[in-house]
Amino acid sequence: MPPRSTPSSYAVLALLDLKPWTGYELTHQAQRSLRYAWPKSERLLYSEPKKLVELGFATVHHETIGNRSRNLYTITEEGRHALHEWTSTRTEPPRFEIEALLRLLFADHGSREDALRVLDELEDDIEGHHQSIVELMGTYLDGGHPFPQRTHLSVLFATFQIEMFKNIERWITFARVEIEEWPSTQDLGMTPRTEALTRLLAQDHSPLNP
Amino acid sequence: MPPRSTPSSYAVLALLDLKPWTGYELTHQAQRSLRYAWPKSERLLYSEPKKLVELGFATVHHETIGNRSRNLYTITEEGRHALHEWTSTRTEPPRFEIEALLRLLFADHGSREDALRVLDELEDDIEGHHQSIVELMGTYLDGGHPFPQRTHLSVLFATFQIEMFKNIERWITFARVEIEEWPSTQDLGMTPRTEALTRLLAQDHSPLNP
DNA sequence: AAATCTATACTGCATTTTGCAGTAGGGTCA
DNA sequence: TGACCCTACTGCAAAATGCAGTATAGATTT
Repeated sequence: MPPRSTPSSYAVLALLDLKPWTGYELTHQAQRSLRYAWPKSERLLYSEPKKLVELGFATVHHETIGNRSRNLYTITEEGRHALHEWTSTRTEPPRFEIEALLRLLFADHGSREDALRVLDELEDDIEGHHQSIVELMGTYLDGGHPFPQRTHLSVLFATFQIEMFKNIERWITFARVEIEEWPSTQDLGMTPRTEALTRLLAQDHSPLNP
Repeated sequence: MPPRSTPSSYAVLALLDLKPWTGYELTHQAQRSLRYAWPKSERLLYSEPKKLVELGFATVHHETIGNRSRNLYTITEEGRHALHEWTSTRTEPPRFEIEALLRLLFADHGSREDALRVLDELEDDIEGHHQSIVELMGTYLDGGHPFPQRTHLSVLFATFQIEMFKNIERWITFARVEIEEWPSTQDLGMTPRTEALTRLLAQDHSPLNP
């Protein structure tokens, strides 16, 4: 029985369509470029091209340079066909895994300082992501895009990331002010401030863009 | 060897701290309230309270009503202690799984219509999430919060979701206009429009909030 | 009164994905 | 020449998902 192709298979296949890569390059390229939309483990990314070969969507060439070996994967015509077919299937809904938010929802088990630390940690993570994308856009202007014919797609993609990160950073600033005004993390309930906030949200107004 | 506790164990444990729940109630409550910050499968959520019992963080009471049985889980003192300890561990970085973005990054394998359909599908998913949170805020004003002393936490949490969903919806509108202006999905490269966009992003300016 | 539908209340099993440790060659720099 | 980092993976246990299956109870429809 051949393996089944998952969205991750198509992610790797789409990279292979750009040029042949070695397994090592694929894992690193996929993590660099897809990290914020399709985060997958190195281990999985090593397995995916093997599955593609089994499916007939890629071929592998075992190279040996001196005493070292590596696997170079190349897309096949069937692989290109599969990529095209992929476009007509239904997209999976997005999934947002944000442990920081989980911790904040249950922040009443810790101190105000614990809650503020969670915000700091989230901020660190987001700022790291944010900076590396802004820098990437800089290199597109200087040295150019590695696949210039695809710049329009990469830039639309990057716009999403930057908007999202900016938005989260603004929420963090807002949340920090809120939490700093709490006398404690517990049993505050419906304060006048929280009620005002709830009214805004129930009318689908943004508390951050008044 | 006892099982290890994961962030999902603490998510369930934190729910148990509010009141005792049956396995069935836990799975549904966790999916309703945590879906957008900590999305977990029903199957896992049935397993977690069993692990908590093994760890000594909860006790289980097998009830039989007529011919039906159910498991009622209650947090222990040790469980409360573990929850408190949890607050001093490092938060995992957020993970955003957005297949729609993956497909858009490789939209050159399909037509412009395929790309627009992906945007429509993402919009449907996000709008569903968005609406249910706005409605939840409405019920907080009308019928009140099920755990009133925690309203300040829930509302801060909901603020994040609503800001995020609004932001994504704005990006979808922006992306739709962009894609509609493309003559094709392929080989556009660095159009004047894309270059202007790249310049904005490289300076960390928002193209959506000019 | 019987049939159907929906909610309650789970469990088992195969598959997918992750995390981590382990193995090993090659290049650089002190 | 020893330390350290980059390349280049593999094996295995554990975590998580998806899906099918089992069964009771109450409400609604025919």
